[in-house]
Amino acid sequence: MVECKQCLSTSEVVKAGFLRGRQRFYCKTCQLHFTVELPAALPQKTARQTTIIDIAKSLGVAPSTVSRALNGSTDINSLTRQEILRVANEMDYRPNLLAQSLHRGETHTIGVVIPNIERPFFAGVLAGIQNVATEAGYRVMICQSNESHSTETLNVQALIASRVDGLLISHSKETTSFEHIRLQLKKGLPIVHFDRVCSEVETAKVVQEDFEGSFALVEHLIQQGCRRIAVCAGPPQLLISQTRLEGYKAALRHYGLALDDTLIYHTEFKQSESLTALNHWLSLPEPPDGIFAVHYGNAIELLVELKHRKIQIPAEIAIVGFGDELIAELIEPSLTVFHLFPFEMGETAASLLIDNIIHRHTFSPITKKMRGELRIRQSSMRL
Amino acid sequence: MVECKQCLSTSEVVKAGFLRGRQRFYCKTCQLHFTVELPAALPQKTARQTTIIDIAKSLGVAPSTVSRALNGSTDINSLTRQEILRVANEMDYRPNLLAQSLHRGETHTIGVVIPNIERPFFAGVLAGIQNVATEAGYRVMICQSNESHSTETLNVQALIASRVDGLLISHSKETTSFEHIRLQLKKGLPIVHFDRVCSEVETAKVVQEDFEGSFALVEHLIQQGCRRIAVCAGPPQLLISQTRLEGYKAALRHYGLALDDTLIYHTEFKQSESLTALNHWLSLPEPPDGIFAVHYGNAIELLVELKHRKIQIPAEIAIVGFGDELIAELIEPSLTVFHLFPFEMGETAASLLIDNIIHRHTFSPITKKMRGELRIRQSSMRL
DNA sequence: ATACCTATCGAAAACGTTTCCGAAAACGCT
DNA sequence: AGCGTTTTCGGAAACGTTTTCGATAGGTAT
Repeated sequence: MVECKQCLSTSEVVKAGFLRGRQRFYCKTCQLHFTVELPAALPQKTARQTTIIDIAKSLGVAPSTVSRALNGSTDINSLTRQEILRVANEMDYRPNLLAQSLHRGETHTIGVVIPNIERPFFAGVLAGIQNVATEAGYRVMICQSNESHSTETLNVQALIASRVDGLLISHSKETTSFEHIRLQLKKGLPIVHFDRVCSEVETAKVVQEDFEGSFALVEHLIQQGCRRIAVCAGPPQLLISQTRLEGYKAALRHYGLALDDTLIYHTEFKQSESLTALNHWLSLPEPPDGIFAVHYGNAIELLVELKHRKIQIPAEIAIVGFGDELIAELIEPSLTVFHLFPFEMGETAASLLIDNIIHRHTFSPITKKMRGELRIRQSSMRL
Repeated sequence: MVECKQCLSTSEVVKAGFLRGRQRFYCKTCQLHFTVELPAALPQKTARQTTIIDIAKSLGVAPSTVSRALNGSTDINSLTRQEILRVANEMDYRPNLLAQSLHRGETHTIGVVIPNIERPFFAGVLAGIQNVATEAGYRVMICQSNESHSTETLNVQALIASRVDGLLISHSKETTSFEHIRLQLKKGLPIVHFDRVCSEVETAKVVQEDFEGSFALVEHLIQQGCRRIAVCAGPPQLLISQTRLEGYKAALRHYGLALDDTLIYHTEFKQSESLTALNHWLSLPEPPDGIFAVHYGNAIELLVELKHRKIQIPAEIAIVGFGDELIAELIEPSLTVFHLFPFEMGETAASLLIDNIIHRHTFSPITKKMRGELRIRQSSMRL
């Protein structure tokens, strides 16, 4: 009935169960188990990218020779190389970066985690990152945390799974635990924080002049005659929120103004929160005569609402904000801001990281501070 | 002097040149060439991510068993699996996606090529893409062409080298040849065009209501009493520019207005070009009483400049634009626009692509058109 | 010729997975 | 016991590179 694969006899072959749907046999003389193969489904060739092996076969040389030709090794005859390069070009050969990376143990890719790609600030940072990364031969993989801690952790894990050579991260506003960062740091992954940094982990960092900018804005309000300055602060758990609030307090202290807790309102970077803040402030026995919004979006929102309520800006209430976009200049009255340079921040962070990747051993976790710029516009010019 | 590696005799060994810096020998009896090995530099263990092999060794099982445990195969004892999962978790195992992808022949990554990540429209599209991609278990790799054709070609090649499973692309304004796309399409790579599409290649496409939107905007201007409507058109080589211009012309024709070539001005999406256009129009014997800006940025620029010159909007000149952002609503007068939905466009394009990837065989190159919305604001309300 | 040397190539291992195939042990039934 | 069956595991190949090592053919000096 059935031939043994070894001795080709049929007499000593017995059935021996099923294996993955196929009848299994046992030859008693050979003591050999075997199954009969299914009629092979035809190979179903789908179009592939051409490989080094394809080139090697088509020229009758070894794959190693092709590799040498493509990588500019000297261990190869120049005629052979020419021929190989010609064929490679002809077949539109593109090296498989997966195989290269797997072999080399490095991907030449950096991972970026940001809260939201749609915020112009982060889009600007991304552009800066891409700029220096591309220049240095690195690719960029971007993830959004959507301001969620768990998503941020998943993002980091996904980037680790892709074996990025380094990580650039700006934390979500929810993030108060940094174990996911510390874990990778311990494994030796180069990490650079930017903008929304933390003090709990020893990484290189790129920050804004959060303290100085807030101080300058509030100082400016005071110099314009404001005496009761409210602050629309950010999420209290974010370090940059805290630092900016510190700048606010320091300016008040420096100019001998009292600190009034009823003038401090914390938001979560959400829509229409600032309106609640405004209602609160206007209901006070002594309403503010100046508002400092830690987040640019809140400043615009407040400005629009003040206009809507026919409150004179800056005569009755002056307003200033942190961060800048085209709209701040075009809205009426135009908004006084502490201008940031997101593109440059991205560039700085990326070059720090790439430095960190290349000089893995001799690297110290420095902190760089980006320069900002006080841009005085109509919303605060009372004099 | 030197022992032969095989016969261990020294008498018949002679020098035989140098090989990569090392002295080479030849044993005449054995007919064997060999070199003496250098004192091996110590292994320099740098921290690595844990692999399946690490887990296998620490438990004394085969790598294949670990793989089965991690992938939920039934071919494994549940106690073994538990133990393996425990150790994997303990060692913070993350599968190496490079190795997985190399083996599977697919990366679960889609490549995106856009002109510029800082343009809010594209940032919105990206967010939409990321949204459905993440949902479907795909990663996203983003490249910017910076409006350059050669960079765009390099971008595509880089993504191909990374072996993305599919490609989403919105062309640079320079791109008039599509060989780089056709080449990959011929290799069987799923490709979806969005926004700045082309008609030269047979791919699935997602487009805006370029014709309908332009028609609606111009129709609206006409209904508001405008009779000489200028158009600030885009780069003439872009298909969407052409389509929008067609919409403009069609509306004029439909309402019996003459087409005047002096009222058509082509820009390249650059700063202050629109001012040149404005100067040109205002110097005409019969200046326009309405302006349609194909690109949103130009509309804002023109609006600001008109205000600056104390020209009444919309009384003297009404103005409308294509595309929308927060600023259009907040600027004074607020700008009438044909509102687009970039996020939804990104979602649509991504799900089309992923469909294309999964059902590679049964896929037809359909074109989807995103709905837009005419939003009438002050800049055009003359009645 | 002989001794030594260089230039150029191929074979094979390695990177970390998955999967195919089969072996061995355990199990269930007469 | 004896036979057929199932469960569970290990070995090895494969994905596409790069790199190490060594072999060979053909030099160039003596």
